[in-house]
Amino acid sequence: MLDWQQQLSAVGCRITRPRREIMAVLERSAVPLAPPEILTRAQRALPHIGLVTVYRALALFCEHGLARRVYFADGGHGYALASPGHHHALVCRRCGQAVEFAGCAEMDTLIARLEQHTGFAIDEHLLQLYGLCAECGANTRDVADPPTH
Amino acid sequence: MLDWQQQLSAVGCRITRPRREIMAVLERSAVPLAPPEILTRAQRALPHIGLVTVYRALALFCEHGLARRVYFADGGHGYALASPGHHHALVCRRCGQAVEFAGCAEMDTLIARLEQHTGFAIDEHLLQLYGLCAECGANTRDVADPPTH
DNA sequence: TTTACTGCAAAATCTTTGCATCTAG
DNA sequence: CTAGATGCAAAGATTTTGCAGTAAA
Repeated sequence: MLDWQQQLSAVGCRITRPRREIMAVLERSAVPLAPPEILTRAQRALPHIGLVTVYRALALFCEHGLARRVYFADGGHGYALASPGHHHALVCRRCGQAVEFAGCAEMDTLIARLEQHTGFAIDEHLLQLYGLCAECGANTRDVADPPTH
Repeated sequence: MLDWQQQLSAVGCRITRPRREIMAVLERSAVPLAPPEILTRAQRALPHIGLVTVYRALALFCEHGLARRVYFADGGHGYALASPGHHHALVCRRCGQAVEFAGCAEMDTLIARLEQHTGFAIDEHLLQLYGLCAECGANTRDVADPPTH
C-alpha cells in the first residue's frame, strides 16, 4: 500500500515541509480540526506557515482521498485523516473525537430500495454517526471542554 | 399533527410576515437553498427583507426541526424543509433536487454493531445519498444548469 | 401594551485569489 | 534548473452581533 508521500509524488505533487507538517498535525489528532486550529498547531514547528497553505494542502489531501471533511452535530466541521477506501465517521459530541468505520454493507439494501422507488441512480453517500464515546459517556456530569475544532 | 405555525406559537415565537415568506420559499423549492438565494426569492414578495432575518429564521426553523441543512456533494450546503420525524436526504448531483426518505431501519444493525465495538452511545446520525435523479440520468449529455443553491 | 422580531450597519469569520519569491526534485 | 509550492496582502464570501425602531399577540 502506497503511503501518502508516494501517492502524491505519483501525481506530480511535491512533498514539502508545510505539507509534511500539516499531515503530521492531522496524524496526531483524534479530533477533526478546523483550518485555523491546524495552522496554530503547525506553527509550533513551522512558525512562518500561513493559513492559505493549510487550505491549499487540505484541498489537495481531500482531492486525493488522504483527508476528509467531518461535519459536527452542531453544524461546524473539521478535517481528519482518511484511511484508504470508503469510510465513515463516528463522532463524539462531547470531546469531538472521531473514529472511522467501514461497512456500508448494511446500506446496500436501503440504497437498492430507494433506487427502485425514486428512480435515482445513487453513487455516493455521506454518513456520520454522533454520540458519546465510552469515556465521555462515563463522565457525563463533568463540564464539557469545548472541542478544539 | 401540528403545523409549523402552531408549533412555533406553542414555544412563544411569533408568526411574522418574513418568517411566513421564508417558509413559503422553502415550501416552493424542491432544491435546498442557500441563504442568499432564499433572500432573493423572499424579496419578490417582501422587498425590504434582509439577509440577517433569513439567517435568524433558518436557525429557528432548524432548532425546531422544521428545516434542515443539506450538504451537497461539492461541499456546499443549503436549507430544505424537514418533514416531522427523522428523515434523510437523497440529492441529485446535477439538478440539486432533494428528496426526503425515512427508514434508517437498515442502519440499526450497523449502529448496534458499532456501539458494541467502539463503546460509543450513538444517538444521532447524518445520512445523505447522492446520485442522479431519473430525469437527469436520462439527459446526461445536456449541459448542466448550475444548481441554484 | 409588551416583548419578540426586524432591518440596518458593522464586525467577525472563513475561504479564495494574485503575485513575487522560494524550493523540491 | 524549473515547475510547483509558499507566503503575504488583499479581496470575496459567509455568518454573527448591537441596537433602535416595528409589529405580533
